[in-house]
Amino acid sequence: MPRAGLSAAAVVEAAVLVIDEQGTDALTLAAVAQRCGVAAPSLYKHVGGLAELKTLVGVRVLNELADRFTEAATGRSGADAITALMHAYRAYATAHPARYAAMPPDPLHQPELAAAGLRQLAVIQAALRPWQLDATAQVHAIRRLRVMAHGFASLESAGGFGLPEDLDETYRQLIGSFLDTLPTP
Amino acid sequence: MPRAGLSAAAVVEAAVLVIDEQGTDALTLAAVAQRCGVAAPSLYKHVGGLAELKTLVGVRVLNELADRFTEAATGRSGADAITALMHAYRAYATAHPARYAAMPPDPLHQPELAAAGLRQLAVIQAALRPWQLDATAQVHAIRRLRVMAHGFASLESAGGFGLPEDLDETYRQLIGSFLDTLPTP
DNA sequence: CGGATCTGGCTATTGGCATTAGCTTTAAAG
DNA sequence: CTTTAAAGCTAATGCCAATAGCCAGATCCG
Repeated sequence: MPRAGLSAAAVVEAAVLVIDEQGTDALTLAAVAQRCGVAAPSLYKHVGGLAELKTLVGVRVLNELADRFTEAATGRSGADAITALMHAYRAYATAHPARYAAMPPDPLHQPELAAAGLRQLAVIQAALRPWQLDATAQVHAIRRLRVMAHGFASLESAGGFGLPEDLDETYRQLIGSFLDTLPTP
Repeated sequence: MPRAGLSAAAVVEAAVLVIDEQGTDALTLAAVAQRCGVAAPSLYKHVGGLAELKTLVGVRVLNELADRFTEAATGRSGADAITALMHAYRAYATAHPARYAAMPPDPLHQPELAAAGLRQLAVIQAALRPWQLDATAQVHAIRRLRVMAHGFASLESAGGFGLPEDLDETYRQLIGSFLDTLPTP
């Protein structure tokens, strides 16, 4: 019986691949174990259980998106930066629809997810800085961005847009309607 | 062994109650059967299985929202009607968060759900009529409304908004940013 | 080098679930 | 009053998560 040489990170990696290939609902310890070449109970040596594995996947996904955010925002500012962030969000969701669906909607409420959530938040706050919004206005602005990005991405990745009209154009209009409400910086 | 006098509609009703009380993930044939006072296999006499039950719940929820829509839109027109529709959407999602989560995101793609989806669509199209948008512009406008309503409602009902700032104000801003992009009718 | 110990695997088991098969009784239809 | 279709039941199968307890590989310390 040779050792498989697993680790928590390796289990999470396998879980992400299972999600990518078979959808969020197919994330099962049995499927992950099979992919790792191991019996299902062995996973408990690295991961607390299915619930914990799901949170770890959530952390992983949140961090991946935060990475895309920082990459998109570097070297840009103002409306340019906001637009790039919105496109990075959509691009991630379309590139990995199932992974996107596994992203926890309320990261700041769970301690394990908060750090990853705050990484995203920091990038957005930096992009909004040129407008010098007061605290309240900033909260509303970030919420509106989040609503538009999440609403569009979740509908698109769930196949919710049926008609052939150009989706890029719809997204452009959404971003434009947001930027139009900001005072000229 | 007295008869329980079930029917497909009664089973769906029980399923909706289970969802309301214990969340979407708790929708299980065992739970529904218990609430109906019946053994689990008996449900198959009324419903094809768990998958079909979920579709039926989807139809039910789509129709409930369509009812709210028509009620909200009657007697209103223009920006007033749009605002009322958006508030009806949000009100339904906050009143029944779990039920909202059970609403299929792509009703027009599945024949069983299409009729209910089209009911909603018709109300929105009627509300947009005063602006006399051409076909393409109307598609983009409806998509944007849907994105904002669904994005906001899904985040709110999932507890995704952490801060104490007024959510009504955020929603107002979203609706306003939409209306501002329409030509004055 | 050699034993003690820890760690990462395993098998076996339990309990919950969906689903199918086949039986029985109720209730309606003739 | 008989016949029959529908609505319930129990029993059984198979998949899954989770726990318990065993065993071997790796590591650590003398």
